[in-house]
Amino acid sequence: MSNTLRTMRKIKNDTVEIIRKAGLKATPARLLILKLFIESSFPLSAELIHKKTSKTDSATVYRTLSIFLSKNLIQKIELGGNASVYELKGKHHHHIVCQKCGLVEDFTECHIDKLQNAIMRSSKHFNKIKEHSFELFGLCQKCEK
Amino acid sequence: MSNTLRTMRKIKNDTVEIIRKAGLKATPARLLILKLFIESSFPLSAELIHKKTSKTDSATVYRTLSIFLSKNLIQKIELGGNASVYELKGKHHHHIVCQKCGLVEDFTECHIDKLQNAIMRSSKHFNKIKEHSFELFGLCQKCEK
DNA sequence: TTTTTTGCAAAAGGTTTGCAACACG
DNA sequence: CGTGTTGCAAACCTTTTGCAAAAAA
Repeated sequence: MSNTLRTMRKIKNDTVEIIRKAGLKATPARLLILKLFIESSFPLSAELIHKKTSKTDSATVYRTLSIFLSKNLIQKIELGGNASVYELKGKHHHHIVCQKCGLVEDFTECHIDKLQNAIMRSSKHFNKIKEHSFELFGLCQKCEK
Repeated sequence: MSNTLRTMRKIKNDTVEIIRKAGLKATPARLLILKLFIESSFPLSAELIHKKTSKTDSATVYRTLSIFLSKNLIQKIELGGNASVYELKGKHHHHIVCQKCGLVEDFTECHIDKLQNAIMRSSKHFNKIKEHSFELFGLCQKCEK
């Protein structure tokens, strides 16, 4: 058995298990969308997912994203354009986005713990924070030239 | 002359001057919208601005926001909902948003300079960043109870 | 008067929803 | 087989655009 084939089977099994564990039925659309997330190195828009799963209606794409979101399988990111993007919920990280070509790079440093203490100390209305968004924007080396 | 009246005249004069300085004609709609921003303690949505300026068409609201944006008078913030919000461009700051009631509080600490160095050092594709977004979310003291 | 700006109406883009048919377990 | 899921079509919400009328300088 080739390694590629073995990997494909593994992802298939994994996605079925992940989706069942979330209390959902393992339908082809959901398996495919989850697989896209697992195999992607960058956040995906609803539109891109719809294109890559052409048999799947876009309403189903949105419904699936909404369900995955509520089951905490993925997270939504607002990168400033019109449409939102989504990615697997994994280790905590943020993004640097190229303002010209859209290239997305991850980074992990955000020192939120230290910051949080300082900010909470001077806050009038808040005692603790539950989430944060932190995105950087610039030009990548290619687009900078 | 009452202080209130004096303040009103001052804001009027200021807005006219600010808008003219930006190379724009000082129309009633623009003066009013700029005044709303100056007097507001929180970021405003296009919808709210439209409500507060009922005589002004909402297309004009959007066009005005777009022009103010391009003249660097205001900035756009994506707080995660469907619609964007806007605020005067002033000293650098960020927001803590209550996930229940929408209360917005400002804060200034973000230590972006230190962070930027560390992040750029480990970045594959970027040499410097031009902008960043940083928003915190939680429950305010009232909604926490 | 000349150039901008506005209102109106329509369209565009992204996302949500109702409902009947379908398919997973 | 029963309930959860899908496709389809329509609606929705925010934002954008074309155009002729109105207003600023």
